[in-house]
Amino acid sequence: MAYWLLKSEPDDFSIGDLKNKKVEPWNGIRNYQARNFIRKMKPDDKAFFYHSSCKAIGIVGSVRISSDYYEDTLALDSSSPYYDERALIENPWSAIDVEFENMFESILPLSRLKELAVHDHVLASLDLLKKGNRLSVMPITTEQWQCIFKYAAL
DNA sequence: GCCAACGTTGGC
DNA sequence: GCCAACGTTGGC
Repeated sequence: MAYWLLKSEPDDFSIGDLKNKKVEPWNGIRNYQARNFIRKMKPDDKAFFYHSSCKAIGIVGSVRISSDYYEDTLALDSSSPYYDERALIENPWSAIDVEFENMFESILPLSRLKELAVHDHVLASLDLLKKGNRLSVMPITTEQWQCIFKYAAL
């Protein structure tokens, strides 16, 4: 089983939205590196849910990967903001389903993670904290997964 | 709104 | 294949 971190802008899709819906497609990824991580995901993998580009930035809960990856058909829908006219011929994008697992009692803020990382070498190794890392899908090691859960108030 | 950092595009 | 210009991400 592998672990991941998924970023979402909560104005578009939040952990609360997923809690209500139970299972939702994770689609609209238009970055090759992120897509390739999606393609490595397997059912029962786990992922942290991260809120980005908002007031309260940080990790807010976790989800379970609940499908194999499949083609992101939003790329083929000309009315979708995620439409990509090249996807039909040369550029298939991928999506996956995620199932709500849990919401932290309070957000684990990015600022807090940075503070903790000063004295925690496991957190310090997080890709999320590396300068300039903008990937919306990234792998998390087992060690990092457990470490973050330790700091998250459930 | 600003801007650093990275990704993508396209001319050469 | 290089690289400048442009677009996007995302924290602040």
